[in-house]
Amino acid sequence: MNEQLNNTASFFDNVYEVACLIPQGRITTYGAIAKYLGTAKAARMVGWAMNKCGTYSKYVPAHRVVNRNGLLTGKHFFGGSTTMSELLQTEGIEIVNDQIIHFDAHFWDPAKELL
DNA sequence: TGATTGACCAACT
DNA sequence: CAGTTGGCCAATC
Repeated sequence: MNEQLNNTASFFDNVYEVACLIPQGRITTYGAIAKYLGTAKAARMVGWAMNKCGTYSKYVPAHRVVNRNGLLTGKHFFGGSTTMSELLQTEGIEIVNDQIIHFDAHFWDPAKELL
């Protein structure tokens, strides 16, 4: 039950925590995380945090975070290969052309699931 | 230290 | 209907 995250943590840290809470086989969007944090307009910062996820002390399943269209916009940052897509497919998510199939079915909203 | 960019989203024209 | 701009916070040049 994560009602609230550490106040000491900034948007950046909160993004990491929420991203780590994403269950395997599920996906979420930058806007969903940002919205859960209280600022849907800060979706850009979510992606920024994912970029620096390697600097975080924990493992951040950035491959489970995609844009609101279900398109793997960040797969290019995974090494320019289909690493991101394969990771998601390994978790049971179908992906074609970097586009998540049944995106709506695999969508995981922290604001609803965590609540 | 100031200005720019960055895996986005939503509203406005 | 489609294109453009605004907005958010932090990191990099």
